[in-house]
Amino acid sequence: MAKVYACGELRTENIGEEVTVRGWVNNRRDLGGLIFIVLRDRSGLVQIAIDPRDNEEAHQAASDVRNEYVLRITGQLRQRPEGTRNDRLPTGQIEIVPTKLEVLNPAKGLPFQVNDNSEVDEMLRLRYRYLDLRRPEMQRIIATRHKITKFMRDYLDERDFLEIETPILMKSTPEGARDYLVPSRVHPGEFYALPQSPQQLKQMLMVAGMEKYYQIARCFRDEDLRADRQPEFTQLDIEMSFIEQEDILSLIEPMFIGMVDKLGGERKLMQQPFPRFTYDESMARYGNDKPDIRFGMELTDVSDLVKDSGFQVFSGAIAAGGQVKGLRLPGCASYSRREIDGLVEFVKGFGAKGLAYLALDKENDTLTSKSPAAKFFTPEQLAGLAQRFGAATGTGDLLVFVADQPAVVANALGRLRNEMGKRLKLIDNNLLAFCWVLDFPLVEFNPDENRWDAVHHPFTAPKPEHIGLLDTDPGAAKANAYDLVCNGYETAGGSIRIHQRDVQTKLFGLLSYSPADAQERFGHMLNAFEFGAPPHGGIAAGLDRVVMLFTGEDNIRNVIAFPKTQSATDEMTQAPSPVDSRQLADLHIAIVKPPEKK
RNA sequence: GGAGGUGUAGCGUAGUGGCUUAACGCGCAUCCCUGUCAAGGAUGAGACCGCGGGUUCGAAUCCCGUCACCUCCGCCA
Repeated sequence: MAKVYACGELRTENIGEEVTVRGWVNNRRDLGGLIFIVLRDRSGLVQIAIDPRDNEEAHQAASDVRNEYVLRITGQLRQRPEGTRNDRLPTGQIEIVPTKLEVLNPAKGLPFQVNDNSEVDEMLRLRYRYLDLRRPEMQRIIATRHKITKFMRDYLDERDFLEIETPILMKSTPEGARDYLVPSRVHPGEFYALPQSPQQLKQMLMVAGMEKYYQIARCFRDEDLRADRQPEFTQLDIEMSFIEQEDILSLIEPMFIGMVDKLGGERKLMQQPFPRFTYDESMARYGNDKPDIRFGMELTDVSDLVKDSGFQVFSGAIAAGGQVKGLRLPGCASYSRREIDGLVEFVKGFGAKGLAYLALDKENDTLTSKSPAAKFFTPEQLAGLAQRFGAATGTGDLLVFVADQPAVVANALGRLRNEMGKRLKLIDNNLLAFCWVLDFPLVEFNPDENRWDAVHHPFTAPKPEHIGLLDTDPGAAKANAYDLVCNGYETAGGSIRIHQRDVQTKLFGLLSYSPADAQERFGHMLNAFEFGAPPHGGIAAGLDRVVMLFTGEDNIRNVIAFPKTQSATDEMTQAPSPVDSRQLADLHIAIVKPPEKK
């Protein structure tokens, strides 16, 4: 009886054995007499050599075989003849001489080639995803995804966590993202919602005394898609009782360090322990709360240097309570007027009124007349500005400035920083640069609704020493909330939760829920907190983004087996689709079509 | 809700107002070929240029609309 092997695992040690392999025809080379078939399975490729003088029946069968036929081959494993070995293939020293070649299933002509890496229109790949996933590159990604979740499960299992499933049919609490709704047949006019995250359930599990919970949880949000956002996605969801912020950080950080070590491949950690920034510090230095620290080029505050200058754009903004910050763009003093205009348009797209600039020109070692703003400053002021950026004149760098309210300055320059980091190739793509962002504000004012909104979610605990601020200056209160950031992506986020009913009630009040409203939406939580809720907290890591980071993919669809298109459709199954009227009747649903667009 | 990009044989591309009977590579089909490995050689089939209007003597090419996909803004507690 022949032993069954995976195609890619056969080696010279197996020479002489009678082996069976199963797989897909990667390609076929018919030399007239000899036919070579390269058979592929998940493990790799192996060559089948079919000589009509050895086995006429197998040769006949091999003549009719085409790409992607499914075969089972039994035969003798032998060393390839001298001079015909292929060092580029792990199985290149050996080949199978079949005694039996069975076609388990033929395949018709393919919509695209599976056996090469050429670019194929993505819609076509998604429509025939089962073929796309046969390509080695996709198999590698899906396998890496598995290894990552396996690593997470092992890591948490070793630390005494329980993996607990929470329901997919849940109560709608339309605060954050739009919910996906599921109509109830048994309760006419009522709906379940698919969970945006298992947040409330995992807190209930803490009240239930589970102490250490995790779940590889599917989450659903009915919002528009992006290259890194799908309507359904997966997160590693964790919650622990009797812990403080530091316990979560020191649980998660070693997990990612170990994971990079084991599964990162070419990708290496930039730095460990992970640097920690407060939210305020991150906003000040990087212009956002998810800094890409693979490169420098930090935002630099020059407000003090320019507040009394004759340059009205700067002094006026500061007088109005704003600030002036800048970036030093290395080597960009030579930018043409047109290129600089491009930068101006870029920041205007993010709310800035404009972009002032000073060129640290190379030729004459002075700030050149190419900078219209230069004439408003004394030579001493100009030198002071250059010095603030750590730059001497003559470096060929370009200083760019935005003057506005702090939020606008941060957004415009933060976006420009990321853009220029890419454009100037300041980023090493083999680095994984993790950092923690801590001390988020608890709430922020929503001027449109004239109320305070939770920055994280309404269950996040304020720092104990800031509870008093909830009455006096809510915007100044910091939360025990933390994000893990990697390469500019928010990779994980969590917080210490409120576990006391009076604090939770107070916060709901601050967030403008009436007591009745709070009871209707979150009564189960308020009730639970009255029955001995332990202090607890947790974190959730976006699995899809982690896989993107570990595989170097820049698109979330490539790390999901069956993703949705940008309009949230499934190209393969053509979901969503109409349902028949009987199904609708069962659900007490009537369709009101939107008016015909003219 | 908004902005931009793309759409040409099965696949990837070229062609951007007449030289086009739409070209090239891969794939596919037929034939030749017994050591290939991106096999090679020969022959051949395959496209109303996303769809609908319009401008023009003439449109794959210009204009308008529309659809699909992609990227981004808004949105994503």
